[in-house]
Amino acid sequence: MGQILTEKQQASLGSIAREVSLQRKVSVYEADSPAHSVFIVKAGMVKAFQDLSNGRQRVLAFLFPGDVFGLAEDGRYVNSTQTVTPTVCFKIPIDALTDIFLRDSELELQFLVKVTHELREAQRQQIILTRLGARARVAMFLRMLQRRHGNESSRIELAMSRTDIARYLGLSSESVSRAFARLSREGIVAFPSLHVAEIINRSQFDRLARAA
Amino acid sequence: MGQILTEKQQASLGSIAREVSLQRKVSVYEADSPAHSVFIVKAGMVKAFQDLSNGRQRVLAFLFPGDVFGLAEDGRYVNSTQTVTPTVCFKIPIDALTDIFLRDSELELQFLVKVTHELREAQRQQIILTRLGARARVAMFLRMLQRRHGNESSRIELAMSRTDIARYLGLSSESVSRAFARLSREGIVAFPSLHVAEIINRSQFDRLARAA
DNA sequence: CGTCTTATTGAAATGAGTCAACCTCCGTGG
DNA sequence: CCACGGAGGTTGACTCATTTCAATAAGACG
Repeated sequence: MGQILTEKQQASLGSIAREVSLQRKVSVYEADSPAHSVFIVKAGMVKAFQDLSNGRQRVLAFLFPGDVFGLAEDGRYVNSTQTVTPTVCFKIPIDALTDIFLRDSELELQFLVKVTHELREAQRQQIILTRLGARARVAMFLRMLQRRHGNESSRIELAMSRTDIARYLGLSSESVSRAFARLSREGIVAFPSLHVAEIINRSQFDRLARAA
Repeated sequence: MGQILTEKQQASLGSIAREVSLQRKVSVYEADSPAHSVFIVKAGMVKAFQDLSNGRQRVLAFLFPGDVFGLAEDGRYVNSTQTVTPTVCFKIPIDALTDIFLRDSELELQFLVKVTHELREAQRQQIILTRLGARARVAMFLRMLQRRHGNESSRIELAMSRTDIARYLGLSSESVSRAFARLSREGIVAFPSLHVAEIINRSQFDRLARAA
């Protein structure tokens, strides 16, 4: 959920941040539990999700290095988070953070900018979630991952599971599977292994993924 | 997109805010244009939307009195806004706002809280947009309007058009029509006129609308 | 009062969900 | 090192809700 902080800001936070290392598939915090800390991903990957009443799970965001998460509402976390891969996070007590905000208005503004940016991402996500077919959603998802990883290489790492992708895109895992298969069949994207995607036909891919 | 500011905060902003009156269906600002001001709705209603490449339009949010909009990214607005009804807005130059933030860290924090809250709303919206049938989406939409209007009365004003509702819920306008018709047929909600809804069977309605 | 936009309704088609079977990968322990 | 077992992934057949297309009706506005 967000943009990276500058190194200067990370340093500024470093004094109060504690570094925590987590294995894969480990819970960082649970929804509705008291919010004591804010986190910043240093390395690895985290997913933010919500368990729905029908037993299903909705993935709200994947969090990459530099992303902030754990900003609470009314002192409680509003969603659950879990590591996807082994992950290192900065953990910042909320009290200390608000203290810093009082002195460092600039840093606070950065957080505001960051949250604003996350809001945009969520709105973009809303667009993806409707009025787009399964293969277009998958294409946009791949494009998003590509962007997040910075490199413009046609090779994309897919650390998360197919079911998590489905839960993020609002599709059944079967539909995701079929969309992957179709992209592959059409020669647009190849999948050398389960966790790697490679864009073959860039123009076709862009046309699909540039729907929003 | 958001929560209301306290009166004190509105007063604090009043010194630099200019009041603008707009007729209905008038553009407030266009996506990608330089962002000079932030707006707060004083009275009326505004929609935030994005025009998609396929010529369609996606409504991202409806803005009510107290809501803030126009927080930009990279100095440019990221979506377009247009009044739905005749509207009065406070218009605040961004430069002046950031100046105030430097002196009033508390106010800045309020903005942060507000944007965080909007992010939650957007995420909730994401859940509504998938895995929910058309009538459930419409029911949740009506419940949202009811909440925003404050009153717990069973009478709900629908200032926006059916097509805008459709664009907000990620449905075709025909599906919205059918969902309304079905709710009416089932005796759950009545529609005395195009722009008024009245909840008849509260328990049934709540069961539908409380899906998320 | 007429015209233009917006809303409703019907019939048909499309695409995603579900259920169920099968396969593949990976970690585990023999 | 290989065999096993289980979780996650793929594929097919079927169902059903929503979209689309098309025609009609109702509001809004001059």
